[in-house]
Amino acid sequence: MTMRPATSEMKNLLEEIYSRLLNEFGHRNWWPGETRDEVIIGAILTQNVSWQNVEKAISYLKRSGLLTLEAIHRTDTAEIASLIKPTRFYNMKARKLRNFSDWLFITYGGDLDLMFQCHTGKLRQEMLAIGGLGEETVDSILLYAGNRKVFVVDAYTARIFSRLGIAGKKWRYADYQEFFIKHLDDDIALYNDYHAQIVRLGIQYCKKTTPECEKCPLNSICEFPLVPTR
DNA sequence: GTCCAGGGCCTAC
DNA sequence: GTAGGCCATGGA
Repeated sequence: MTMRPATSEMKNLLEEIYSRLLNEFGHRNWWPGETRDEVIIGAILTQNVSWQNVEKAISYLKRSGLLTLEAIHRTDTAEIASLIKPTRFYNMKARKLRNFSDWLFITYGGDLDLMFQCHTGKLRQEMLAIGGLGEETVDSILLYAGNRKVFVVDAYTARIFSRLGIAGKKWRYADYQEFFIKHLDDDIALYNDYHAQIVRLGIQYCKKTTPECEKCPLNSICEFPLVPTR
């Protein structure tokens, strides 16, 4: 069993990683979206699909005047589904969008300000209970629409930090989250941009089966090129 | 044609 | 508890 670095060393390593990503990509200014409604809708639509496809669906919703949770709340799922086809699983996602908006109107009268007045932990549990929204989606909504200090974990996070040799093989969502909370500065802006940088790196350099390690800004501190696990 | 993308849920073992 | 199937488009 390999020993992971002590806490202070790990903090330095996470700082080094962030520094390299920031230098490579610049501030990401996340989440892409002009309104909180759009951020929430995008968070649901991006489940297991590239953002490129989501942008297309968002533009269709906007063109039809359905890029608000209020509009989605009063629109038939079949009509929503027809507009979000590029995001795959469109029938499921249309139901998820309605689930969320219906819950918002029933519970908070459709008022996001009122909803975001809730305690973060309570709100997280409530959203997880809606159905169709898992931890990543809920945490994305909390961080990027609600400005809550919640670290978002996704497939890229797991892949990149496994390949770096930092994450344990059996780490689950909560393990990753705990790790970042423990080792990152207590700063919402950092939580915001760190996750965004991870996604940016993943898209370009850390693909599932065809990573491009040679040009990756983390190559010199990554175990993966030396010990491929494929 | 093949691969896979910023998940989540359900079922079977 | 966990692997595997389902959902079912579009770009490289």
